[in-house]
Amino acid sequence: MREKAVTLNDIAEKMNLSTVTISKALRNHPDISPKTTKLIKTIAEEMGYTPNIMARNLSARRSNTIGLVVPKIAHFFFGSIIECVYDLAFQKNYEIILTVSQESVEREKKHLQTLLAMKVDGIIISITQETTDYSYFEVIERRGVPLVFMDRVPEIPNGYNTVRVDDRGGAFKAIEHAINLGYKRIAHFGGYQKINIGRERKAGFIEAMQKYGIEISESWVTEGGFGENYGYESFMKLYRENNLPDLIFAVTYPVALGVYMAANEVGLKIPDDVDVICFGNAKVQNFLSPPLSCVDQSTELISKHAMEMIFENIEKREEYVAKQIVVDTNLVLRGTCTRFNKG
Amino acid sequence: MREKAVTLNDIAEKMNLSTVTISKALRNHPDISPKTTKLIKTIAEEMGYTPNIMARNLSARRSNTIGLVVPKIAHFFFGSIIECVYDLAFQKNYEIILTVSQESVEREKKHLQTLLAMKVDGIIISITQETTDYSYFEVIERRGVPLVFMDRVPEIPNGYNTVRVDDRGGAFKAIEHAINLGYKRIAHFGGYQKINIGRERKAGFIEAMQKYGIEISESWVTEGGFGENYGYESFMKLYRENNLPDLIFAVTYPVALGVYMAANEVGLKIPDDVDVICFGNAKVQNFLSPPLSCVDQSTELISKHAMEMIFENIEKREEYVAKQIVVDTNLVLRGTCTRFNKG
DNA sequence: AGTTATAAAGTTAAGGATAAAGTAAATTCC
DNA sequence: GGAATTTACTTTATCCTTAACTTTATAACT
Repeated sequence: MREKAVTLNDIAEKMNLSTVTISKALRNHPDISPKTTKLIKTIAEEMGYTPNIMARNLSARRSNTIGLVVPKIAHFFFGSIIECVYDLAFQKNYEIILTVSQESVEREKKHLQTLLAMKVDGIIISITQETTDYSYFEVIERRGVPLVFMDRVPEIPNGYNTVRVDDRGGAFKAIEHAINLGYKRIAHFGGYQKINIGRERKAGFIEAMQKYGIEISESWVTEGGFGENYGYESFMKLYRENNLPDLIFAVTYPVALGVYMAANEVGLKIPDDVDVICFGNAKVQNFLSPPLSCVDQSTELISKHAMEMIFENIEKREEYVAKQIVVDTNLVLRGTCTRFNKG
Repeated sequence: MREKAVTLNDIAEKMNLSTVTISKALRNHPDISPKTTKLIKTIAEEMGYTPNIMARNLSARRSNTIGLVVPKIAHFFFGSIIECVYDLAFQKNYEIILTVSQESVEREKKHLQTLLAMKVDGIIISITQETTDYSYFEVIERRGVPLVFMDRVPEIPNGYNTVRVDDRGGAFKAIEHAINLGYKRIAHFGGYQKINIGRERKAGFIEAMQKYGIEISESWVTEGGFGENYGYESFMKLYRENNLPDLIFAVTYPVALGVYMAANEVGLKIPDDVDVICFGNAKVQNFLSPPLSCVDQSTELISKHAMEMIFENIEKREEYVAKQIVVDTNLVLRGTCTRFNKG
């Protein structure tokens, strides 16, 4: 650094006061008289003082920082979640340390270690599709670092903070709606069953089908990932087998996108030849043709709950008791799954 | 923290060695014998040691951390950029501190201050649409903190690191292509002229039009933001005035999305009634109907250049001389702007 | 044998801030 | 009017690591 950063000590020397006085004044500590405080602030500003956050955190044993671990960034759902979290943190004068696991368990663990090493005040995490070893979360717990699982939550007995979406209920809602329209030949392109959102959405699908006594065809219930490819391939497979359903319930919107692409490629019309609805909302669904209907999960609500939880846990510390919150979903009907067309 | 974190000192006491020996061993310092080093590492692992990054950074006067400032997250371009940056950082064992300005100049400045306070080793920034006061960048420069402007770069004489896209060339390429197809009645829904990408894309548009001697209609060259709304409104205005062009060159893909939406609403067919092409690529463009053609700017390349630059600058320090890199664009033709349909 | 070089540690100080405890002067109280 | 309290600071210790310097023992060399 060419121009050395101004420290509390520099200000103290210049003003013939002790370092601690400066520190206190800048933090509005009542020990220091209003007059002195004001003067100190003026001089500090003048000298271009910026606190050294490393030193502050080390000394104060807290960082005003929350660690966030997500599996993906360039993905509408997580993108919005991240944006909301950043926004809420900004309002509370907290910093966010965002890390991205890229769906890799290894990275995830490494990031968690880093976050602990950075002495974040709390951690919010959306686990990867593959996370099955939960032992590291116990390490975090034992360290007393508040932890919130968001959206993708592990299968842990309980005692952990979780904020998740009512995946089962949302899926049920969508399928029930479809059945009421007259759909019977319904497929589910499902996500990984290792992860709660995959399991729950499938469970909701099955629940609705069973409630109305509709047979579930094995070949129409597939299991794969959450991306476009999977939607595309699944569709193509059924198409080649000449075994297409009337409606496809896609576990995520990228999977639905894959379906759009495949249908387009083979010259089938949505929603007339084959219809689609999916879990998860994204702005672009409005711009597809036809606009894609979906089960909407509010990223604002999810992030808000997660952040409130973590703040409460940070404040109350030992006395805090873990909570489990389930956020409700909304059925958003656009151009698909709004009428029964085979009949 | 219920279970206090293990420190170097704890290990030292247990092993009857000095703290520094432990520190050195864990960093593979040649001072320590291989045998001792190995033993220390085993014990440290056993005791569950995690370094305190705050203390390390404070002591080492470097943080292995790069600050990233972007205007948006839930946006395909920035989402990909961020993902690439995180990936490259991970490979080099660097941490990223991501901050989001939300297109607010105030926030941007606050984030920059925070990053300085966090003693990041370098900063990569994509400025807001509104940033016109560049004085704070001089502060950063004076502090000797490496700085790279990425994509959105300020109008500063030079001497700064910049990585930008050949916006002008890309726009020119698109318009030239359109003209060759036979288009003459071309509009440009342009971005803010305060920011380089807005200006340059417009300049490329004008350049191409002039080269082929095509008249530019004032009413067809608008200036607005970079979002859906702007595209929608601009289209609607021209529609109401019964003054629609044959082709719209949108400054960003969200603007093009707005056009899709408006066209859809008034029952006009793309590309037959009105055609569209835009600057900036996004996966979803493939799923629109018709798929949207665009000028593609490689987020991988941009991020790669930016990261390499910052690493080089961090390494070479004083000897480093600022560079300006311009990344080339690709014309990606899909379902729009591929044939002339009037006449 | 005595000096020099090297290996493998150890000691001290520093990094910049805050918490906790201490002090001197001014104010309050009965 | 003397003890108790408050005000406004200061002093000291601490957070955990690392940089820079010092020490001790051993090997190498003349």
